[in-house]
Amino acid sequence: MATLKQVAAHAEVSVQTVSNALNAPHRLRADTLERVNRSIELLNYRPNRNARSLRTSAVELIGYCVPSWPNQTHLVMDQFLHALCAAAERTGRHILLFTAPGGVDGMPTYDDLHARRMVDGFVLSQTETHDPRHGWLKEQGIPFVSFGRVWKETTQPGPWVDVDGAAGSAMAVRHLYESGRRRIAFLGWPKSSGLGEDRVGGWRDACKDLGLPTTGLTVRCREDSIEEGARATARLLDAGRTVDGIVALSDILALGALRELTRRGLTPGHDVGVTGFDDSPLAEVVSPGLTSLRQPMDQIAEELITILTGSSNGSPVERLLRPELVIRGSSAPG
Amino acid sequence: MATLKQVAAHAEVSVQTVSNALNAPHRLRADTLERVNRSIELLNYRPNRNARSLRTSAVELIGYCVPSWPNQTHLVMDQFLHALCAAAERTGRHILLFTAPGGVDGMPTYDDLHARRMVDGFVLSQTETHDPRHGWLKEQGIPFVSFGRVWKETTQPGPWVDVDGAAGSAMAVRHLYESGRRRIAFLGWPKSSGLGEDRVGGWRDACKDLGLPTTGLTVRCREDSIEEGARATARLLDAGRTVDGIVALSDILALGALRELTRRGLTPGHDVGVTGFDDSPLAEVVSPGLTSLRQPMDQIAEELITILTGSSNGSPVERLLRPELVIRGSSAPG
DNA sequence: CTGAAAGCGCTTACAG
DNA sequence: CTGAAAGCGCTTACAG
Repeated sequence: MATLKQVAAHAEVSVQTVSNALNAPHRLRADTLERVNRSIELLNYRPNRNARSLRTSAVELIGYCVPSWPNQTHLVMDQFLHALCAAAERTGRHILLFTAPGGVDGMPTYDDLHARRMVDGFVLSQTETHDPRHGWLKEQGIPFVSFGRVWKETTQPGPWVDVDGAAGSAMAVRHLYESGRRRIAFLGWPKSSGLGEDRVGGWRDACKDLGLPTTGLTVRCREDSIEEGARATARLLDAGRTVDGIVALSDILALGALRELTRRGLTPGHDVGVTGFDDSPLAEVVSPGLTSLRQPMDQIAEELITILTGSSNGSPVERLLRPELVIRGSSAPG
Repeated sequence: MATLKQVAAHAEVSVQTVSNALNAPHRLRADTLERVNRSIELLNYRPNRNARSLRTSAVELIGYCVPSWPNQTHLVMDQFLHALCAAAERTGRHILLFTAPGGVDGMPTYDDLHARRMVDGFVLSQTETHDPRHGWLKEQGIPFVSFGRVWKETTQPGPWVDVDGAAGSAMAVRHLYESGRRRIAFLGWPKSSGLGEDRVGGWRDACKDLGLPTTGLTVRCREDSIEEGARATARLLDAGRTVDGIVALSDILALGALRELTRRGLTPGHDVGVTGFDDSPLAEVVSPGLTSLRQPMDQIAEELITILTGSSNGSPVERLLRPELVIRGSSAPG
């Protein structure tokens, strides 16, 4: 492996001239620059990142804790990671993956990675209600940005990027309304979920705006499974009232709705319009395809990296992005 | 941030005694060690990893290229990443994520990361037929290990860990046989897929061993979707012959089989036993639950890290692991 | 515009 | 068992 010194010797300049050629090329005379660049090329020189990091005390690495998977089926995590990686690379950075216990118990791991200078900062996700990580990191002065707000907190400890779940639900409602649906139900989660309350709120507001009924049209599922989605749908239909639209809080619940409708001889998309959330790989692969709200992953990732690596001059940055409605057969005009 | 020097001053020893306390504690007298450790604790000292890496030229970081997701729905990637991370951490290492173009076009990216000393080596996955990456990395002398063999190659360029797909299919066949099934079909992929041929081979061999028929019982699906799985199942059933068991090459195809069976008024598990592959989150979440072959992720990750970081003394290491049959309702005794 | 010097925070022989 | 010295490969002021 060639070093700066060897390149310098080959180009007959000093080491810092080579360093400047790399980091501040405008400081060199054109002919010197070209000569140095030729030597770099010829010797196939690549700067040693560890030496650089030691000197500058910046590693250009961003820590991300891989969620432990038994917790929750995170069907879009690979999309998120890919987008995050790509966004980081556009700024010359990379993602360092690590595992840590949940909640505040994981904080020593974060602290350690930062103290050893293995990462410059962190991207958080899987934010929970009253998530303690944000406050802790802020207190330690460790740079971070969160994908997801800290729910049920009036002031957010740090910068975040999130997707507007309420706006998403409202988009789904309006879409179903436009295809003629007038009794649109909501399949949700327990009230303890901040994300769940955000999404159900959007559904309720949109229905009221459009003069649609909401009473008796919400079912809260205990867990995020196809089975629960089907059961909830059955409960709705058994209540005797007509339902011609279902906005589900997740693709998984929506899949349950599709199954129950089919089982009863109803045609999803024709008799009842159904929408899901997150546009997971499943949405495309079922039949009829599931209309779903796509999280703008590339934009999310871009914003996260920009905020984390940008000059944090002043107050925390907060970015609420709109999801995109991807229309498929499950909500075809009735 | 405290440095070695400060700890040394505090403990009234030299810096290399502190270094030894950390890296070769047996060299210190017990009382010196304790004194040094107290200072380390007190000053909350954490060694700077970049300084260490510069000196030892080992970064304790393993590169993994995040697959670009439109390619293939990789439903168990988060499980894999979590297991890989955990295994790496058990040896004091971490995973560095990056993106790269597919095939040989991505090789400069690998080379660059290694040349800049940002990673010590790579874990590869998503191996393809005649995958050029293995040969390239080996030629450059860049350490790597592959999750997945290079298909249709007589000699493997480097070390690998893989799951025995043939054995998996055979396990599924025998399981269905034991619950009374006698006409067991296989839903597969095109012949161009090495992984597909591995799995269909295991099905064929097991059927022959058990004296079961195989002719007319294989359907090759063009893509890995629920729709294709359902269509293939329809073709099988329309052929007029009885089918009482279906071994599907993937969970997605198996889901298609379940749907088509249900559509025809057949009860999966009761009338026809169905199995999938990979035990993705879906398997647990559908109803009836899908019997599937779980890849032993923790063991896979452990072996990958051991091979990559171990002394590669001599010939490439090859490890073929058995999947585990997770039995659920879709294959309940008929 | 270019170069001699110092130093980032460690570890590795080696001498005592 | 402990310490003085050298050096890993860069970058950062600073002088010329």
